[in-house]
Amino acid sequence: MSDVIDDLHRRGLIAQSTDEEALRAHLAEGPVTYYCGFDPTAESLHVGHLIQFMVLRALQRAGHQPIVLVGGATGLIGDPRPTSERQLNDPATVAQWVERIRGQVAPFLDRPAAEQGLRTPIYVNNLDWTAPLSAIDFLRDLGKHFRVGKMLAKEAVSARLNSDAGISYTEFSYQILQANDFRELFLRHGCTLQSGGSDQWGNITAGVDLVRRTESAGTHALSTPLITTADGKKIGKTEGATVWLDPELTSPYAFFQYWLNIDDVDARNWLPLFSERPADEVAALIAESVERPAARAAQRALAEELTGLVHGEDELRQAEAAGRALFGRDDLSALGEQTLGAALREAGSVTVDGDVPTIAQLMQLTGLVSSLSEARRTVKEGGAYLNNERVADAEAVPGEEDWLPGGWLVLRRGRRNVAGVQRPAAHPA
RNA sequence: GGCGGGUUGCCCGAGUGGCCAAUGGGAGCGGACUGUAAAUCCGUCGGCUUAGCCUACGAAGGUUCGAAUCCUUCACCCGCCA
Repeated sequence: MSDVIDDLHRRGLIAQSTDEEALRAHLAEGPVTYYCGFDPTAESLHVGHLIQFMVLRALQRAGHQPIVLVGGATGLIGDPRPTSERQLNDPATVAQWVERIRGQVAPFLDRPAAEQGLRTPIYVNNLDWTAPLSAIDFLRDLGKHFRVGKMLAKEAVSARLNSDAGISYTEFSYQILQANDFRELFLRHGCTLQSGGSDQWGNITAGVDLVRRTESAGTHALSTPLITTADGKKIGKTEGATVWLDPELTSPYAFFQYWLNIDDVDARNWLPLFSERPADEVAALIAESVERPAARAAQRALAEELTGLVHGEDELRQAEAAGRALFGRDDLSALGEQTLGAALREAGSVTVDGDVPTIAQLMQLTGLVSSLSEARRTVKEGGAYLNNERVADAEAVPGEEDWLPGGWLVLRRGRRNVAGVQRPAAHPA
């Protein structure tokens, strides 16, 4: 069996690690129980979190035992961001997010467990052991093991101390909670390895230190690099819109399109990180991308693999077919009712009954624009299309001849934002 | 605790009584060019029942025909002094 650490290195998934030789030896001895935590800071995880699952999956494939922690407790406190203090979320909201995120996590590790006989993940919530801690317990049993000087030296903390925002005692304490998570999982499940983003490194090593100090046991840690685009932005967290894993927030079609549209440099850089294909296939795809960039082999591979992973094979096929249909030939009516309907439902569509709204209103209804002003502006800029023809008047109402077979209208904003409008089949005049 | 400086649209940052929905840059969006890329150029960039109206310049009041701009109070941030 090839060394999982070598494989992670090859893919560029390791930014930092504790004693790597010791970790290799530990992994070679037999199944290791390892964990990665996710804080519920939003109702869904986004593509930036995928990198953690790549690491979790690689270790699972190598025969180790995954634990996925959802931070029902740490999500209430807030991990210090470099810029500013987080706004505290309502406990009921956080609890709801925990449930939702727990559901999203399933396909990544449960499927390989079921289909390939790999180890079934253990799911935990740190609220279970953090909520019962009293202030006395916290200060006596945990606080004593933390030196303030060391806490202040952590980059997450010092960055904030040096910024205008300062840092609250609440966020300052975060690392103690995360350190305690590692300790709890060590005691409860024999967990000896933690992985996470490099921005978590300080918190992760705080856990390693705590376990060493309180349990006299050596544990290990890995961090993944921060994935950025070639121009330095965070992956999937563009200014405009976050690409979520939840299909309610980002449709499988939009998810597929996101990957298909990333630029060439990013596609080549990211392919090894996100693809679980053999190394030589990945190398071939990158070579292909360099030779014939227009074919977008790397983008396509990413879109296919990740959409399949996150949303399943059925959704992948539909997202793919929808893209082909909508970006294919210009003659929409030639597509046929079935194909067109399926593509538009995938891309996002609304149903209108009764009086037909104006084009501006339809654009707003479908979510192509967020206000009527924006719709009018888009039309003025020449960026609005009805059935692939540029719209001249935002206040116009689609005519009878505009309805395509199946009762569809195809609205488009710009080159690649498409949405469908459908009216009920047997519409009495 | 005292004194001084600050808080402007998604972000940075001009604006010190009417010409301000507010200069400029960035991001975003659209167009051209392309490969549903990148770069570049052009346009656009609060909302609405859009030749007009409404809401906005930390919050609340006030002065004025008229305030982002002046006054008062409050909140927060940054300096200096104690």
